[in-house]
Amino acid sequence: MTSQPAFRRAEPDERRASLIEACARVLAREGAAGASVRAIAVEAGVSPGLIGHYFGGVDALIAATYAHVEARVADALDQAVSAAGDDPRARLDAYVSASLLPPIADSELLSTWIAFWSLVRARPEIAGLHDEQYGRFRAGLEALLSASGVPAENLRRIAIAVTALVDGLWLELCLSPRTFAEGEAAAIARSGLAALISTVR
Amino acid sequence: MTSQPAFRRAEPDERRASLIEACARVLAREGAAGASVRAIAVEAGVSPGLIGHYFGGVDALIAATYAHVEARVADALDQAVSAAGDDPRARLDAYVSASLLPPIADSELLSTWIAFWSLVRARPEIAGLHDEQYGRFRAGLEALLSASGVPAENLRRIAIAVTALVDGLWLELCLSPRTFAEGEAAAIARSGLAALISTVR
DNA sequence: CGAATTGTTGAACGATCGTATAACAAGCGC
DNA sequence: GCGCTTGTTATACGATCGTTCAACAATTCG
Repeated sequence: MTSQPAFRRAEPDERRASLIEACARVLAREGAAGASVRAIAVEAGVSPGLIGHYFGGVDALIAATYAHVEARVADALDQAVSAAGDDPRARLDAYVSASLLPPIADSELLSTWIAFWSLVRARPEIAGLHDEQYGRFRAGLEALLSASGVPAENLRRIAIAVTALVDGLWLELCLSPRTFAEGEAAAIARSGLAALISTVR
Repeated sequence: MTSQPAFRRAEPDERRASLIEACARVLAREGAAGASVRAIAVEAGVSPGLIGHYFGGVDALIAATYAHVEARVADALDQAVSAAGDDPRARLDAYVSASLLPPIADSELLSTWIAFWSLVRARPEIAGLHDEQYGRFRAGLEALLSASGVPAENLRRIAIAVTALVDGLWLELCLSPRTFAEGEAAAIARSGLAALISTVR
């Protein structure tokens, strides 16, 4: 009977990634209050001490998890836009629709965001992270709007409005999915987008 | 030397109200993570046991605090609408603008909402509370929209869109106030509202 | 003024939190 | 195969969490 290894040594990056994914799962399942060092360690199948070893503290792990999830969302949106072809207006619609359909409109994703928002209010250095990510999202949207013929002087205003419309719908959709019929939120967002754009074209 | 009373007995309703207000202050100052039984009790100047006595648990107190703060917000909006006079369109603008100006656009208010959203995800009976309050807000907005000439068949769609626009702007404004110039969010909301309405009039 | 009422206290409980650290062992180079 | 490096474990620590409850005292009522 050969004794198998009690644990496996992993590459730092690989281990970091597995901790981030475990953290995301715990956040989704139990919410911000349940995302303790121990719960995350159990989910990742490692010892609690490893989180301190790799991230220095839970807050840093949650921030890293947010950055990771946010990157996945950005990827999914990019993919949806690419799949829409070359017509600028169709790409814009695809961006808005994808934001309000699975897998992005996922009530479990909201837990990650809520946990991060809590940190934004409590820790100034994390507020900077949020500003960066929000700015990146808006810049992407401004590019799509510009390609659709929105003049430069209205770009900021329209982009902020469309972002707010989508975010507000996304939030409510995640908080109480039963309020909306299948695809209703995405449809409302598309017609809202059309209305917001029509004023400057 | 007459010894003064060590504490004052209060009417149940009065004490409940003071605990709710203390909870709101703690939420605003320290966020959801800092709203512990002890911190709230210190803020209210009472013993920790009183919270259990009146509310049964911290979660119930936070839910009551949310209901209270939400009622104050609803009052402030009603007042803004009334002050706008009789013109339906002006009332609508007042509603939207007030949502995005002090004291409603207050980054400390966001802490209360975040704490409550965390509970919505974790506790089903609180999710029902949220649905009620969201429905109440939207019903009020539908009345304003209807008075402004939005036809009944578009009421739900437009109300949801306007609510989302305002909520999304409110959220971002609270999360990073420095992103917006003074009054910019309110101005964007007003022009967005005009665009959303113009499609059905 | 004395007794009943009950709002309030404050300590104690067990659980769980985040972090630090000494001991251990997996994997690599020699 | 052996020793070195270092990723990993497991435990311990002090702090803080939510809740409970017997004792206390402010107030009311007879």
